[in-house]
Amino acid sequence: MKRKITLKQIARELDVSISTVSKALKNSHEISQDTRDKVQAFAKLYNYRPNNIALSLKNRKTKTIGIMIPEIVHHFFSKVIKGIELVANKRGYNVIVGLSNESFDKEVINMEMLANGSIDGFILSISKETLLQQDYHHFNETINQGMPIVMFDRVVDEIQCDKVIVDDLNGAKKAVLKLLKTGCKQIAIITTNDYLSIGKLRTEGYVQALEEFNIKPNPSLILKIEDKLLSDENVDELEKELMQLFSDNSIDGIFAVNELYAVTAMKVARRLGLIVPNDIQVISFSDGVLSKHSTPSLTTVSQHGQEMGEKAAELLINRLENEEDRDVEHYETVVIETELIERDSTK
Amino acid sequence: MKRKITLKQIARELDVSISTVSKALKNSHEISQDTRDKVQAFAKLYNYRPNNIALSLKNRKTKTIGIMIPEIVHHFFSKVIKGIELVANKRGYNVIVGLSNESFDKEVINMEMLANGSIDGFILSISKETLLQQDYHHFNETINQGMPIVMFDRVVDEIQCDKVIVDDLNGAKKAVLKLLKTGCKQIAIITTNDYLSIGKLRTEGYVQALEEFNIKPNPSLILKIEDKLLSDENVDELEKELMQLFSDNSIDGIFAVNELYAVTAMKVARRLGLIVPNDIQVISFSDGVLSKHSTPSLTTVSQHGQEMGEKAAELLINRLENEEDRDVEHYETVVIETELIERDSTK
DNA sequence: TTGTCCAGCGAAAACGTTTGCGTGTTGAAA
DNA sequence: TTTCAACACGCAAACGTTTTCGCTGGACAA
Repeated sequence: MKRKITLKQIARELDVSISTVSKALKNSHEISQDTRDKVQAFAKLYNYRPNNIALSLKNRKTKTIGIMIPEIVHHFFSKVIKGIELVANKRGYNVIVGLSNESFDKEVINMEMLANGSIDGFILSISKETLLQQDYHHFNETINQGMPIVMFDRVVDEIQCDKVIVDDLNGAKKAVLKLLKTGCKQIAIITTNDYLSIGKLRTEGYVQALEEFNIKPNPSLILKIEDKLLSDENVDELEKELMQLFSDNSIDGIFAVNELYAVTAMKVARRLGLIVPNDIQVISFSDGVLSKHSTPSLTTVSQHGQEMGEKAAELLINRLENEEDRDVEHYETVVIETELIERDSTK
Repeated sequence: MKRKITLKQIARELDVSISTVSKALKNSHEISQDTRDKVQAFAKLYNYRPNNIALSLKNRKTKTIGIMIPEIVHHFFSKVIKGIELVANKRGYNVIVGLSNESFDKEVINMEMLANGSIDGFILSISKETLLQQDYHHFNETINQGMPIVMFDRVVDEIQCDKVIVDDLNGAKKAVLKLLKTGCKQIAIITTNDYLSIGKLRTEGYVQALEEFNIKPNPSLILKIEDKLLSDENVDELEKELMQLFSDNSIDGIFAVNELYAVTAMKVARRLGLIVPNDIQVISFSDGVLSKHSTPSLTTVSQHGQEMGEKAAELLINRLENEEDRDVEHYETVVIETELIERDSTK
């Protein structure tokens, strides 16, 4: 087990100075061809590679991006990571991930841990708890220290930084319009609490679509699901609420803000003897594995997670590599368009 | 925008030496209480945090773990990452992820990139291409340089390192036995090519279970799916093969080595008018989202991804923090037991 | 012989830490 | 008054790089 070789060791072996070795490896014309050859041969033999940490210290940049997301076992977030990793890697950056687990404290601690030199910039999506508490000091402090942040999906206006978001409102609107156009009269929305902007915006899109068809939104058709029911363990509870919704109204269309709500709604509908899409049509937000492989397969609003990741990484790296522009405090908000992917749950 | 403050700057401001500041912050008794107070107050005011990179260089350890996996948009792998991150964080480590994308070259390049000082050790699962080529030099080189590796799930015997695997053989056997005990006579297995050990081992478990019931494995019931059909795009092709399988045989049980094969098989069965689980029972390996929310929900063999990640991280960190034991070249292979989760696709 | 020039190389600083050891100042004991 | 701890602090090296600058010696011209 031989440790990695350093410039110093090569220098000692070849009886030259460290600087000579360094220059020789860079093919500097300051060094004679003879010496260059000798050094390069030796370095190759011992498989010399410059130490990244030393380089980071010297250059004051780590070529590493920090990602902070609420959850990784999640189709959307892992797609985003994939996108980030793709362009980061292409541009010579590594990616280090922190999981906030939807907790404010973990978000703060993790960010502090990474902000002390380990990374050059952040790409993050805010945790639910943070959104609830509306305490964003850790973001501002990070930015104030000169570390750029790019937020995606779950963002807040208060923070001055680049953002990549999905057009939740229009995505939802598009979906509900589709339902309306194919004849639905009584469309329910299954959504989340309002403090998540997605819940709010998608509901707004739903309302706008209805209004375009001169339908007054019926509050009893707007089902707001409590947050904890999103976990797989509480599907029973969720089913109960949906059952209630079905029995209180005669619904012929459902717009769900996520896949789980959608497939569960389909399950409940089927139990009630309703055929999808004949008796009732269903559209879901977020295009994931469930949508593709459920029966019937779900028509969804795709939010293009990977594309969001790619864009976020591009924004961040561009900012990192144009330090001179940094004082131009002009931040961009990129909106990724949604796409309606039609499958078998709609006519 | 004020940059992060350093010891040097504090020293200059307070008109003491750098070492005094460093010691004062560590509450060294070498430094007078007065000075300590002064320094600590100043440091707190300016929110001083030691620079991680400098510490890494000095200590020759980064407190960072490198993960290299073939794919991140995958329930199992993201569960593993979650497990790794959990214990890594608890023990003061960060996690940096590299994606091989099932490509040998990317695996090699990424590993080289990370091995040059960026991380203290690796946790990885081997890419398909690497398994196919059977070229493991990059693993051995990394290990030889004194960087420990822990492999999980997709491992090879040739490499001397700690490993965390799932008991594929017995997991499969357990599943098939369950089918046999509930009355299945004609059980098909839908599996992958043999070069993936999972394909091989799970098939072996299938065979062993049959033999326990004195049934001779029928080759026409063993369907090996080509690799590329695993992608979501090629489901049609997959369905065709399954259709063929169904029409050539009268099957009353299916064991699939992954969720996609299982739900697709159910879909095909339903199309042929078969009722799950009455006419045909189905069990899948790998417990993911699809299994829970398909209709009927799938009985699966859970491989406990998060637990695997946790165990892998523990193994690695233990090894990192017991350098003295490092010369004791004794490597551990931890087997995570599978669990049969019974849902509605079996009787 | 002296001076000039340049090729070829090395010394040193810098990035931000930590830490062993040296040193100057105090106060008290002899 | 001298001596000597104890105390409080600073110096310097080290981690592995890169890069600027300066030095040396030899070739060549005058």
